[in-house]
Amino acid sequence: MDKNNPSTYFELFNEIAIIQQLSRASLEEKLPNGFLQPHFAVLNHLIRVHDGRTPLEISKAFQVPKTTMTHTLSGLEKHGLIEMLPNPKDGRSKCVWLTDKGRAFRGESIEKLEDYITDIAEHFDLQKIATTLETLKELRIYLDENR
Amino acid sequence: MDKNNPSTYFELFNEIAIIQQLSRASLEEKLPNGFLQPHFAVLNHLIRVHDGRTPLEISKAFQVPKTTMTHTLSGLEKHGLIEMLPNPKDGRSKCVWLTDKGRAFRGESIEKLEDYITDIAEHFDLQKIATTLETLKELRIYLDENR
DNA sequence: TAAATATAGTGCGATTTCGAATCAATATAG
DNA sequence: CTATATTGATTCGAAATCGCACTATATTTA
Repeated sequence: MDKNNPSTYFELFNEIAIIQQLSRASLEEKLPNGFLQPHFAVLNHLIRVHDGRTPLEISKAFQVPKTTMTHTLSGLEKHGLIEMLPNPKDGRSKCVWLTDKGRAFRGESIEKLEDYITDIAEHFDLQKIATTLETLKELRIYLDENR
Repeated sequence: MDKNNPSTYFELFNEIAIIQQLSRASLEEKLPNGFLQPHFAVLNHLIRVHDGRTPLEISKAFQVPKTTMTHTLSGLEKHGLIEMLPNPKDGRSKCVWLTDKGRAFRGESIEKLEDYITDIAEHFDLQKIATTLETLKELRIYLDENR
């Protein structure tokens, strides 16, 4: 295979776009009406990396424009799943905190997804998926740094 | 690692969503104003799998709702990059054909992307990317069939 | 072959996404 | 210290996305 043939990368990005469509749709049909993948992803992120993050930090983590994140966060706040408090270290900024309701919502969502995920897990070698994940992480980091 | 721990899959879908954001943004900043990743992807698809496809076939290939594809195709048609003719085999349907202008546009877009892609290619082992692509293809097929 | 059901595509309306402009607060420079 | 530039967040408007309902054609069934 030609090292300089870019078609493998076009294909890769194409597959990624399709899987994103599929996984997003599957997730959203399991969430209550009015909740979208970005809502779930943000709650999840706040658990994984700890809450108290600023909107800008979160938007960078997902590589979405900050104005998009404003919209997503306001949806979460309207439903009482997060609280946005002033950032004590920077008067321009805010910190995003999970509420009990937000933690509960995230937990319930994960439960609803568990069957879906274990079903997939039964059909794939975990090591293979883990290796793929590692490669994608490296790629994501490179794309981010060389944007 | 626990075979039934779903966190690897959550992480995987998360990385996929981020890479999709990054690659889409990088692509779109290289396209002329008013053209988006879906436009490019459809033109590319029509070259790869041959044109004359129906809108429904194309929407399934990308796993987007058909109403979304209607919108994308009408954009391409308005710019004269595709033609939509009646499907001789089905009066309800249409066939999508590339115009010369569409082929040229796709070629120029690929040229503009080549530096971006070869830059990435220089930093990753092609075999590793190819393996990742294979796994993602399998995953996409599984997700599609078990939707 | 008529009636019932399913399928391909589109129009419409609600929501999401996101770039540009704006505002307030902070950091930097002179 | 003041003036200037930068940064975090929001508002606003335009466009994309997509579910629902609808039309026209095809397919199935009785």
